Amino acid sequence: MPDTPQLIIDLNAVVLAVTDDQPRLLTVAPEGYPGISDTLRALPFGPFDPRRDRTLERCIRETVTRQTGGSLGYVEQLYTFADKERDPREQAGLGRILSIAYLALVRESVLETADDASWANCYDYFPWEDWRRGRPVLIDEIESALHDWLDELPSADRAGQRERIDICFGLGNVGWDAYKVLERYELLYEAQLIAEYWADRGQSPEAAICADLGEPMAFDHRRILATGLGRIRGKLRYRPLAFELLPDTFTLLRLQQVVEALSGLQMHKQNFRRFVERSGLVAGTGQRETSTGGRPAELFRFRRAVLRERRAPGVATLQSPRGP
Amino acid sequence: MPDTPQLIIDLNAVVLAVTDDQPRLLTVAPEGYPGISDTLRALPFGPFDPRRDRTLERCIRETVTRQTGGSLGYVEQLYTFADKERDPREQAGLGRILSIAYLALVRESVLETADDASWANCYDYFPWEDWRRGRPVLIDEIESALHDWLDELPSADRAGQRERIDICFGLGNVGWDAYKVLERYELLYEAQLIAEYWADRGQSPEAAICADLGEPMAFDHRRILATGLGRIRGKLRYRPLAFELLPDTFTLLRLQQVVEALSGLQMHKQNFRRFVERSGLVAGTGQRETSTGGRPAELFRFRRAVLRERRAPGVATLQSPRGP
DNA sequence: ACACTTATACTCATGTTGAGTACAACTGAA
DNA sequence: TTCAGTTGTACTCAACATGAGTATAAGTGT
Repeated sequence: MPDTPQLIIDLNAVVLAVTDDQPRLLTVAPEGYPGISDTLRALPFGPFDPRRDRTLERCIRETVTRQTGGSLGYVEQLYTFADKERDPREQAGLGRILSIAYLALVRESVLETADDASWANCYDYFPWEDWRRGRPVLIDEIESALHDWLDELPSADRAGQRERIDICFGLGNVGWDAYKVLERYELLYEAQLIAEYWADRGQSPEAAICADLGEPMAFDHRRILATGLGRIRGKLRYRPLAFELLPDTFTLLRLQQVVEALSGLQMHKQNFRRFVERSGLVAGTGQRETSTGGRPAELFRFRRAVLRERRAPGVATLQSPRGP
Repeated sequence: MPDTPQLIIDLNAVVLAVTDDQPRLLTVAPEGYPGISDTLRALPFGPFDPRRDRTLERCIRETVTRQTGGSLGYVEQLYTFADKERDPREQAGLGRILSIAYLALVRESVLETADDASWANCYDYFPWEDWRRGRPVLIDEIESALHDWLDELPSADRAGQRERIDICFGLGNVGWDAYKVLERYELLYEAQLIAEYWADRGQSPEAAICADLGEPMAFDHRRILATGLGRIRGKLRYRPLAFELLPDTFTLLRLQQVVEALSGLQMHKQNFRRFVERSGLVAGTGQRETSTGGRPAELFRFRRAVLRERRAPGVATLQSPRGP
C-alpha cells in the first residue's frame, strides 16, 4: 500500500496584464481546500507531474490554459518556495509542498477567461504600492501602525527594526524604492498587520489593526505576488519587458501607462518620450491614433531587431579604455 | 515494497570567492556515478529531504559544510532546473531529478576545504568570459567555429542565428555584455562546441572542433555555473555584493579587484574610486596598508548603515514631480 | 471662434561618466 | 642618497544623461 505522497511539487504563476492604466492579475477560485475561505482568490496553480511534464515552463503554460482559458506570452521563473509550514495546505496533512512560481506577461488583447478565473487589480492586494498619484495617505497609517509594533519589541531590536521600516517605506531621509515590494510585505506580515498572518495561525485578524492593508489571498499567494511584482519592477529598469504587454502598435502614452502601472510611479511625459526614442527600441509607423481626445498620437512599433540593448549604467560601466 | 523514488530533489550551489585577483569556484569530486568521468569536477550538491530539512537555504548550507568543510556567507536562490534528460543521472535510471541551485559568496579569509573539495579558477570553465586584459583572442576562434556551424544550418535559420551570435559575443557593431554568460554557454552548447554536448549523448567530443572551450564539469553543472556567474555580474550593477567577498577592512584596489574578477572587465581606477566614495558605501579607517609595493593605501570599511542605496538609473528614474 | 485636451519639440541647469593629467608616498637598486 | 619604478589619490574637462520646465501643434466638442 503506497504512502500518501511525502512531497508535492506545485507550480503557480503571477500572470500580469495592463488594461487601460491598471495592472491586472489573473486569479482563480481555490476550491475544496479545508481551512481556505472560499471568498479568497488564488494564483493559477496546479501540480507538476514528473512522469508527464517534460519541462516546468510547459507545465505552467498548460496549467494556466486549463484553469483560465487564456494562454501565456512571456514567461520566466520567479522563485521556488519550500519553507516548512509556509503553505497552509501542509497543516491539512497534504504532505510537504514545494512551490515553483513563475511570472508571466499577457498582452491586453488576450484577456478572455473561463470558469472561475478573473482579472483583479494588482493594487487591491497592495494598496500602498501605487504612488502614481503621489504618496498614498495609507503610508502614514502604516507608519503609525508599525511604530506601535515597534514599541512592543524588546528594546535591543528597536533600532534595527526602525531602520528597516524607514528603508522599506521610504521614511526619514530615505527615498521610496519601488522594487522592494516583497520586503515591505514581509515587514507588514511580521508586524502582524497582514490578514494572512492571522489566518496562518488559525485566528481571525485583529480588525482594528489591519486597517485596510489590501485584500488577502489564499495560501501564501500574496507573498508570491509580492515577489513577482518586485521582480517585474526590477527588470523594467534594464529590460524592455513593457512591450510584452502591448499590442503590435501602440502610442507612446500607452507604453508609458504600462510602465507606470507596473512600477507604481508617475513619469514625466516629455522625458519618457525622449528616453524611449533615444533608446532605439521603437520605430514610428506613420499611422496615427485619433481617439486620444486631443491631438492624434503617432503609433509606434517595437523594434525587435535592436541589437544594442541599453547598457545598464552603474558600476559595470566604469570600464578602462582598452590597450596595453 | 516501496517504489524507487520517482523524483529526487537535488540542491547545489555555485560558491564563489575571490583570492588575489582571481574568481574562485568551490568544486567537489562526484563519486560513484555511472557514466560520469572521475576526472570531472562538480558543484557541491546533495539531496533535499522534505522530512528532515525545514528550509532550502538551511539544507544547502549544511550540504556545503558537510561536503567541503567550509561555511557559507551570503546565499541566494539561483534557479530551479527540471527539464527532462537535463541531468545525465536520469539516464542512469535514478528517476526524475529536480535541481534547485543556489549562489553563495564566501570571504577570502575562509577558504579552508576538506576531503575532495577544492577551489578552481572560474575562468578555467569559461575562458572567453575574462576580458580584463582586453578582448580574448579565443573570441576570434569562437567566431569562426560558430560561423562554420552557421553554414550547416538550414538557410531559413541563418539570419536569426547569426544575429544571436553577434549579440552574444559582441560582434559586428554590438558591444560585449558581461552578464550574458548563460546565453553564450547555451549558444556554444547548441553549436556542439561544448564537451558536455557530446557527453550528454554518450559520444566523445570532436576534438578538432572543441578547440579549448573550457574544462567540462560533471552533470549539467557548467550550465548552472554559467547561470550563477551571469547572476552575480548582473547584481553587481545595482547591489553592493562585493563586500560579501572581502574581509572587514580592505583597500580600494582590493575592492576593485573583486569587482573586476567577477565582472571580467577592467575598470578605470580613478573613476572607480570616485564612484565608490560618492556612493557612501565605504568609510575610511585612517589605517594604511603598507605592503602595496608603492604608496601605502588607506584601509576602508563597508558602511552597513547606508540607508540610501544608490537608486538604479534607467527607466525607473524618469519620475514626474509630485503635486496636483 | 473658443476653451480644452493631448502630442510633440525644444531649452536649460545639474549631475554622471569616460578619459585623462598631475602629484604624493612608498620601494628597491645604483 | 638619489632616482627610477610602483601604487595611491586629487583634480580637470568634455560629452552625455536626467529632471524640470516652456512653447507650440493638432485634434475635440460647444
